[in-house]
Amino acid sequence: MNKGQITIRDLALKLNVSISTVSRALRGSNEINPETKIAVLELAKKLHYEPNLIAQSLRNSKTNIIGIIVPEIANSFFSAAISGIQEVTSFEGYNVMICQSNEKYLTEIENVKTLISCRVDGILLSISHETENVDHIRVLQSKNIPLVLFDRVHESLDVSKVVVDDYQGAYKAVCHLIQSGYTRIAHLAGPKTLLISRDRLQGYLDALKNHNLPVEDNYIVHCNTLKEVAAAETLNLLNLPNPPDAIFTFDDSMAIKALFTLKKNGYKIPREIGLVRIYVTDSILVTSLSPTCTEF
Amino acid sequence: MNKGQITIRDLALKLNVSISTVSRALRGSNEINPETKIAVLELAKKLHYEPNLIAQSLRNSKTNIIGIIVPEIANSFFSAAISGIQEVTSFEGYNVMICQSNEKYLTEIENVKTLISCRVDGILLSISHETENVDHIRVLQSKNIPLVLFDRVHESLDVSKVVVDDYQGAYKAVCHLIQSGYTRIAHLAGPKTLLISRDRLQGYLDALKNHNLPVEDNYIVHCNTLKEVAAAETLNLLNLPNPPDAIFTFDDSMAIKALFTLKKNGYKIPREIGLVRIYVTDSILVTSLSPTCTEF
DNA sequence: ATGAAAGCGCTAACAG
DNA sequence: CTGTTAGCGCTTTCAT
Repeated sequence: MNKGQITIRDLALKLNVSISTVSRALRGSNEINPETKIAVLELAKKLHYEPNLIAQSLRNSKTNIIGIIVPEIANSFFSAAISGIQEVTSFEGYNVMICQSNEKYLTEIENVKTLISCRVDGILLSISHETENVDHIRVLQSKNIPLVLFDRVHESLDVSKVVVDDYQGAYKAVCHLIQSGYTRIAHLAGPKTLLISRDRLQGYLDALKNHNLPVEDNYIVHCNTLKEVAAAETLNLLNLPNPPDAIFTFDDSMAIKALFTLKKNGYKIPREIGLVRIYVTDSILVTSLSPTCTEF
Repeated sequence: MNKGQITIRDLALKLNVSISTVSRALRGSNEINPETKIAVLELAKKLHYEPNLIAQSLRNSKTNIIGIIVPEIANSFFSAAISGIQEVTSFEGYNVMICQSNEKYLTEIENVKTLISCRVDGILLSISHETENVDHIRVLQSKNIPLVLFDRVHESLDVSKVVVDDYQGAYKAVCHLIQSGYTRIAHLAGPKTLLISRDRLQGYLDALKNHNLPVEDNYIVHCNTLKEVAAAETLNLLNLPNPPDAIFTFDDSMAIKALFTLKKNGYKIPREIGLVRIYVTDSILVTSLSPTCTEF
């Protein structure tokens, strides 16, 4: 933070008025002489004065900063989310401060502390894959810091949540595969700890059940460490005595891993094996979205 | 910024010591009784005390915030860049504040003002397509705010710049097409105002020249409004009396538009028409990267 | 309509 | 080793 920037004191000195007068002029108070006001504004512009938001924040106990914590910024879903958030917050006069947990529980705790220290006016949080204990999030509530969870939420937390309808999305995706004629559908599932994994798994299970298809236990693979494992697990599925004829993946990164693995092993998609994933098209700021599925 | 958070004053009161003692304990000063220090630290942890960075910033004239301005957050290049920046800054104890110009000159000016107001310790900026006048950037220099331009830089500005070697990248990409046997190579170029457009164009021209291929003026199309126009221009190229047999695009979004347009019109790639784009693989924090090209 | 002064939370002389 | 004090830039009573 640069020393030697113009302050209201500098303006006051140059105009021979008090700093309170300058302050009033700057924030458009009406209990001020119009001429004084104009003089202040003109000088401010001329000297490229920019208000010190840090000082304002301290004085007003309000930073106008929204904190965002996402598992990974460079993920098309989250970067699109951040972009959307940035758009609306800036329109409302807020800035965003962004942290990424890199899917690490401990990093997420640090992120939360950082944003508390920055005294952000509110936090938007999408929890990491690793996170099971959410005490660090309860701290936010105990400090009365407004909080909204999005996409990766946690059931036990009593806060506003913005989520896609994972169950419906999974259900539809699997129905799509079934209607395309596939009958032995495997599922590369996400970590059991995540609610969205369980919701998608349930959608998968119910779709099979409602179409009277059997559930094969070894068709369901939880990929805890995510993308690294997905390729290997895909191979395992293919090498089963009775391999699946379609795969429904938990998310994009798994779909991509599976896709490459399939192609590398010479499978024709969708002729020899089907593959679907879920994705969200709408702005994430609308509650309860309907995900769509893509076929490869 | 939440009222009612714990302050060093609260800690001091509860421990019957002065606030300076608490302050000293918290920042690990050595001129303090070890026992007092422990007592302070324990109480701080117990009460979930988190230092007020706003107050620290004001006092220290340093915010530990790095401002970032990009044309578009939800762009894979920029989101990857942001992610990388966030990673290293957080490691160094800095936070990032992100703005997007949406490729608008006026928004970029606002972004700069915002970051000045936030008294960020430095700014990383990638200028918008629309930006020609850079007076708002010179203001940063006049205020001694550290500045680094990246990717979308501006020649006339005397600051550190982090860029990919656009000329080389374009040159290589076009050579690749030529070596693949294409001879009538068109170029969907970027806005003339951007240095990187001109560099890539020059690489394209030199590659043709060095292979004794003629330059056809109507094979070079500047797409000023970017992706919207790219599809239409691709079509125009295909409808020329003597259409090109390959297209070299300025960037990804154009490549995608061109790709879809070609496919929609039944062209086989790369059999009937070639297409290359440039992309950057390495971290953007290294100066002068060598771009690679992909063939579709 | 304007000024003087207090205080937001913290740090850093300065004094004991 | 500890406490007192001033001040970062700003807003907001409270006087005038």
